[in-house]
Amino acid sequence: MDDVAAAIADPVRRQILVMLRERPLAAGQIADRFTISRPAVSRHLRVLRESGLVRDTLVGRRRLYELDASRLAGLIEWLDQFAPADDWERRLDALETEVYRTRRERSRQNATDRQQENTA
Amino acid sequence: MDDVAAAIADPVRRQILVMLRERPLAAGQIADRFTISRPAVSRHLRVLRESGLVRDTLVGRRRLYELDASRLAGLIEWLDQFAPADDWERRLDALETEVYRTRRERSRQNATDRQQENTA
DNA sequence: CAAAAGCGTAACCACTGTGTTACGCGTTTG
DNA sequence: CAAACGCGTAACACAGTGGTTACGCTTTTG
Repeated sequence: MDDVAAAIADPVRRQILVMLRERPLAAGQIADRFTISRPAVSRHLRVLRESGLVRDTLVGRRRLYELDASRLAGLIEWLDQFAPADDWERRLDALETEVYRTRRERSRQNATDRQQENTA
Repeated sequence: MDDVAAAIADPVRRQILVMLRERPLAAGQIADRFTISRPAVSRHLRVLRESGLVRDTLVGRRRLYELDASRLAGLIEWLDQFAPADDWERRLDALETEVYRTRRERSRQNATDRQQENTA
């Protein structure tokens, strides 16, 4: 998880991750979107690769990079221990509302079902 | 948010944040829990202070540090854009279970309340 | 098959970060 | 009020990071 945290610390690398969120990109395509040199981007890609945040595949003479966001799980889990209680409760409340909404819909659906049974 | 990400990147600083999760600590108390020198810890504390993750208060000749986890919000929000859908659903399921558990407890409590009403 | 494309790596340089020891300043204490 | 405490800062050494240009390897292309 240490590698992931260090990788995230750099703004260029964070930007690359955002770019790859859409779809895989070749190294050159990524480099074109930055003002820094292509080798500099290449080294950022290496850091991301070694942290596991990114997987690369050789396609002809190009190298495609794709996101592997699963490696962020550890960091997210670590951060969760700092989520304040009332934030947690806020989430819980929001989800509780969601659950009730779902239950209301289920009830309405059941009522409809019963009416249809009567009609049948 | 860049400051926060950089602050999080160091394992010593992450450990300090975990320590402060319990309660505020004086600089010396924090330093005692590390093998590195006290000035080294002091500088880590400065990084945390300047990133806003930590607030300090002078108390006599000691300096108490307390956590301010609210500054993590931006980073958490940024990370959320990479949370896969089924991870969100996993959280929802877990919280849904929590909601039902709470409701069961409330029902049991209500039942007890009614029994006590009968006794009264 | 020679030339161009696409990328990574090497070598180098400047800057930053992290550790150390020495020191200074304000606060408590005997 | 002098000594001890608590803590930050300064000065320094050194490793790591991030940028650059030059180069080389593999794959496509005309």
